[in-house]
Amino acid sequence: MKQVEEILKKNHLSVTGSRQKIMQLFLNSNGALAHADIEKKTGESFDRVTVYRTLQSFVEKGIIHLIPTRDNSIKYALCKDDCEAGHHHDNHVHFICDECSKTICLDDVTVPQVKLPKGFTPQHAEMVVNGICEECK
Amino acid sequence: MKQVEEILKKNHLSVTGSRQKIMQLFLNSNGALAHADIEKKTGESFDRVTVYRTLQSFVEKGIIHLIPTRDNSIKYALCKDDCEAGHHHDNHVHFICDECSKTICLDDVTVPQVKLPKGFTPQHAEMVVNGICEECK
DNA sequence: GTAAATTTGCAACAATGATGCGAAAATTTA
DNA sequence: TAAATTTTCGCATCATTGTTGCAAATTTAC
Repeated sequence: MKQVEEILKKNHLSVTGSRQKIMQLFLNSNGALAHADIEKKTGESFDRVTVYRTLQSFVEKGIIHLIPTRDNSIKYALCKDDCEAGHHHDNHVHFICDECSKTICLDDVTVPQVKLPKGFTPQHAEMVVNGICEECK
Repeated sequence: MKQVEEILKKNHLSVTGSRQKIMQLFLNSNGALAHADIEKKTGESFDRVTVYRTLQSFVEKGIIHLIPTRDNSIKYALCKDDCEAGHHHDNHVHFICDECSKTICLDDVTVPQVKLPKGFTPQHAEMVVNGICEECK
């Protein structure tokens, strides 16, 4: 059984063309993908709405996660830890390359704790670092 | 001379109705504002395009700055340090309250440095913390 | 106060995202 | 494996958000 099928079944999602193709895209890409990237790379074989709904279903099942960016674009990424073990992933730092504008999950870099002013209770923290990635250096 | 006028003149912006009103909104609000907030609070006295362009001009002059959020919305905030002294503001942490969903600049909390994997060169880092703010606790 | 420069508002457009619904798939059942 | 059931797909439609060009109005400079 192919890897994509396994992942879908494990997450109780029916195996359809769009889900297979899009999941494969995530497995092949080393960075995060925006909706537009996916539409381009699938060669317009799927309806825009289908892509949205496919991504939604992946997010709901916790297979992919969203990455906040400085500009107003949503990016999705598959976390290595997630798809292999299914366990809750640590809160890791995301890196966006200013050169190739690729978004990369730094799975091994955890978001540091910060001391907040009195009265503020933290629940969750996100950190995004911009700079030059290892490929563009 | 009113405070808003001063700020505008200091930043070489002509003093117009929309700029005055929107600047006043920022001075009054203790949190960050989204475009939609501004449209609501100005009571639709200005065209949508004018609001966009006003915000753009403020960003260009460095009077306000953008805050990234987990959802896909741009928020703008006036930094106390900025508008008083005009000097380049430190990279501070932003806090978003899960209760009142207000976005607050923690001007005194600087974004910590993180150790990146080999090959990655950081240039800029953003940190957004979610949780409960001092007013909602 | 008038000329020059800037800003505004309107119209139009593009991109992104959501929803309802019948048709087409995938899954389950027998 | 074929029928029944459930899920998903694709189309049409709509809402929101943001941009651009241009003429009219406003602001600034002289």
